[in-house]
Amino acid sequence: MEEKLKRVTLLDTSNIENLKNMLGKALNDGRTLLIVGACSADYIGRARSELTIGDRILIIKSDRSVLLHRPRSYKPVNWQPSGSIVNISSKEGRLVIKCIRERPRETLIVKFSEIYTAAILNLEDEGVFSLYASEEDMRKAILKNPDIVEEGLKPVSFERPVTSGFIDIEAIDKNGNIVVIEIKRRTADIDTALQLARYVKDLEKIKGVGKVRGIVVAPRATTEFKRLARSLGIEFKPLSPKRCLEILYGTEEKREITLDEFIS
Amino acid sequence: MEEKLKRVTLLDTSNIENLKNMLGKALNDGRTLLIVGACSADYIGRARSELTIGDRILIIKSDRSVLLHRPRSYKPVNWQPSGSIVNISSKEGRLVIKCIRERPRETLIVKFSEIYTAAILNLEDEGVFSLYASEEDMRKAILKNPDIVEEGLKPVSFERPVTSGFIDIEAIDKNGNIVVIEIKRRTADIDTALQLARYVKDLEKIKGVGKVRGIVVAPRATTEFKRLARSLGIEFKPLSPKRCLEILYGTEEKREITLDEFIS
DNA sequence: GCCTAGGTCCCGTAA
DNA sequence: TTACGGGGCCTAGGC
Repeated sequence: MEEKLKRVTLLDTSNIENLKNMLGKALNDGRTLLIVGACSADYIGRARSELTIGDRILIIKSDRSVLLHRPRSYKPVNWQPSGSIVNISSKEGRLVIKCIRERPRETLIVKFSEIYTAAILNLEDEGVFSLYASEEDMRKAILKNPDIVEEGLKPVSFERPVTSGFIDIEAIDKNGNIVVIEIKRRTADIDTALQLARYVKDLEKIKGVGKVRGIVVAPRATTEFKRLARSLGIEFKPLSPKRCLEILYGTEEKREITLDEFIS
Repeated sequence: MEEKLKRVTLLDTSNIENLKNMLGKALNDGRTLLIVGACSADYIGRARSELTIGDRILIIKSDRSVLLHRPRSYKPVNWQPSGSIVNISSKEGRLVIKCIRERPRETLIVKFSEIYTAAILNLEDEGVFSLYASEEDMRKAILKNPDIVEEGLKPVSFERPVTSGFIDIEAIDKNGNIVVIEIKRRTADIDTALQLARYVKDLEKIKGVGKVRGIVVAPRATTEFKRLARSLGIEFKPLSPKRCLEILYGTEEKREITLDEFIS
């Protein structure tokens, strides 16, 4: 009977040459690497950065995304998105990791002066990730039940491309006016108003109609939005992502109780 | 002589109760936690997400930022920014980590069904991080040498607040016209043009002047930007962040050679 | 390849 | 606190 591959293999960090070889081979085998140690880092590409020595966590994932994490803050201090070329070498007894990205050409070099822990991770993750209450969910909810925006509204199209972008939803109101709906899952701000104003203008040009209505649908709006919207003749309809979920999947009562129990 | 604290302490993962206590104590002591194992995760807050079981890396930093990483992709699949409340408990022999954030109220719960490795990290990172070629660097370079934008330009102010935001640089051209400069370190797009148009309008209102010039300074611009800029009467001046660095810190030749050697 | 737009964006800063 | 804009933003999707 075949033994299950070890999920975590801790490496001997005393021999850098050996370590380098082990890490390089593991990377080629599609493993994820984890190194904790003291390092410095230099990045050059769209910008340039320098990071002097300190203790950090380096993760090199199986898709060649690279993350260098300090002990604080959500964001990695240096990184490379997936698909970069990773080269692991040693220089003067120190582990050097070079991560190169093409288009845009960017290079990240991490030099370890000391390694506390190095591990090869053989992670199996076929888990399903589901995200609800995105802008797309809001769009679906409005298409399913347009009355939540305005009574008598009839959607005509969605994601319609116009000169300056994409119209979330195009509709006809009960009086026969053309309506452009812009959806935001977060607070509507100045940019939202300007974006919608563009679409309205584009559609007026295409349709050759005097007036196209513009409605922003969002949970809330900033004061500046409201001011600008008024001067641009844009309307605002408050609608929360949560409410949209209820419309899409029915009342959320049952699920919430379950989650409350789960949390408690 | 006092012995140096261990940087990495690997924990016994066989006893969940004990593990829970160790991790909780370490977190209170300002340590960073690292857990590799099979888990599921549920998030509820601005949106909602579910993640079914799989192997992942969980990092809880000393500032209480939380990162759950799958073996692929740059971004964590679930997370919590710094300052969240972290609670480590056990339920039915499984490690459960609950991360709550106030404002906005958000909850992330990670349940481990198996733990491959758990470690307490005592990381010391006083390293200095320097980032060059930001938009701010471009502004400094233009203020230092306005001729790179246009010969004879005289800056008057920077980050001047107007109704709809902040003007990067306000200047007077050689013919006495007022000029508003909007700087982008990346490709100028439609939003850039609209943003500058707003500032130009604001300043025209404030000054009571017929015409204020608007110039976008960026490494490049999209086709749509150019079209829109033309119709809005906005000008474009190509300027790269790299060139700005040269102006600020002298020619970069020496540094580049050094870096090339460093890379090779 | 370019370009637009979303994101649980995060984060800093100023009113 | 709210609001605005930057970011090495990253990433997906259309053309």
